[in-house]
Order: sequence, then structure tokens, then C-alpha cells
Amino acid sequence: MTAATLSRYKVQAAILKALAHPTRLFIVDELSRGERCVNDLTEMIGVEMPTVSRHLSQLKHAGILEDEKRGVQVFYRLKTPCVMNFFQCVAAVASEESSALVRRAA
Amino acid sequence: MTAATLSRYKVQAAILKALAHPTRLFIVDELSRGERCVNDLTEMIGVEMPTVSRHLSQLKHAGILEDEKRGVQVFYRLKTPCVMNFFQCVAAVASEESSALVRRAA
DNA sequence: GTAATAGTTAGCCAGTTGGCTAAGTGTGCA
DNA sequence: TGCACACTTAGCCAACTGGCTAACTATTAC
Repeated sequence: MTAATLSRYKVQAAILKALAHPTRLFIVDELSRGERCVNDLTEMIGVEMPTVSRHLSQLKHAGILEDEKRGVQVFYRLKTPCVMNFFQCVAAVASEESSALVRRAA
Repeated sequence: MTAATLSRYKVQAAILKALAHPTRLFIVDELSRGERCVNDLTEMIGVEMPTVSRHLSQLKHAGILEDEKRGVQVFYRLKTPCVMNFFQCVAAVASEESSALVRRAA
């Protein structure tokens, strides 16, 4: 494995890792329907705001989201809409999986 | 978020998490060109065999790989070839990213 | 200016990850 | 039978994750 190849896998792994959490998948899915402020997401998700804020900053750091402050609120939206194709790919792989995996994760 | 929705996100997150490591991405990429035994993968990757074995079992547990013992060797191959579409999706998102992310991961 | 609201940052902590070495399992060969 | 080889499992450990609460920042309303 060359250094360049390893670097490429690291980049891809970082993106996958950013998405590899149920809460962050929910956020991306929700933002695919339009921008949302942190408070709204917090209410939908049902964990404390600092936790949501950190999930958002992870996704932002991975280049998946961008934010915009308007007044006292911060709105987040998808930066790369193509992440949704991706999202459908995961869903496809997931649906191909046996129900055993579903049971394990439930 | 309903229980069913949460469960679905958990399944998808588990798949993403299984792929979210440079070594495991390498393995999936390599197996897309055909089955390989653990020893061959170990030589290509350059970490100890027990570590490779564990990466393989993680991918197997996630339903991405399947294995077959032939004699003294264990061959792994992709179980869901559609994981490769997925792989291309990640590459597409990655290439859309700024070079900043590349620099961070390098 | 003070208070209220929205959000982030910091610090704590239990649980997970990913590397390693050592030990165990199973198959084939002399 | 006994040894070598391929692989997995177990156990250790440092680093990371993801939740929380508390404290800080910034904007708006009074």
C-alpha cells in the first residue's frame, strides 16, 4: 500500500466515521429536507444540546455540513448534497443484509 | 424518532462503522478483485495477523464479507457486491471535499 | 445594563477501539 | 504421533467516543 493510497483510504474512512452514528445519520437525513437550527434538531433527537452540537461539529469538520449564524440561532445544512446518494447506498446495503444484523442492532 | 426509525439508523450506522477504518477499506477494495486468504492480506497490509483477523471478523459480523475454510487457509470474499457501489459513493463524496480534509487525514 | 435564549467549549467518566504478544485450535504432512 | 503452518481468541493497554453537567459566549428583548 503506497502512502498516497493509504492517505486516500484515511480520507474515506474519516467521512464514513463521521456518518457512522445513528444520531448523525438522523441529522443528515433530516437536513436533506432543508436546513435546521440546533435547537430544533435537539428536540427531535432527544439528547442534550451540547451533545447535538458536538455531533454537528463532527459532521461539519468532515466537510458534510456547513453552518450559518442568523441572529441567535445557528442553521446547519448539507454541504455536499451528493452525500444523499451515498445515504441511499447504505440503505441498499442494509436492506440486503440478513435480519440477524437488524436484531443485533435493535 | 420512532423505535423503528432508530433501529434502522442503528443498522446503517453499524455498516458504516464496520467500513470506517483505512485497513478495512483496503480489504474491501482488495476483495472486490477476488477472494484472498488472511495471510495474503496480512502481507499486503503490514500489521500483525491477529489484527487483520479481527478486522476481517468485524466486516464479516457486519454482513459485508463471508469466509470459507479450504485446508489450512481461510478465504474471504465480498458477500454483498453492492457494497462496491457504496464504495464509489464514498470516493465521490471524498473527491468533492476540500483538500483541507485530505491534509488533515494525511 | 440586565435577563433570557441559543449555542459552544471544557472537563468528567464509562465504554469501545485497535494495536500488540501469547496462547489456543485445527488441518496437513512426514 | 508429532510438528509446522494458518488462523483465531484472549488479555493487555493507550487512545478515542459519546454521553452528561457546568461554565462560557453571543445576540436579542426589556
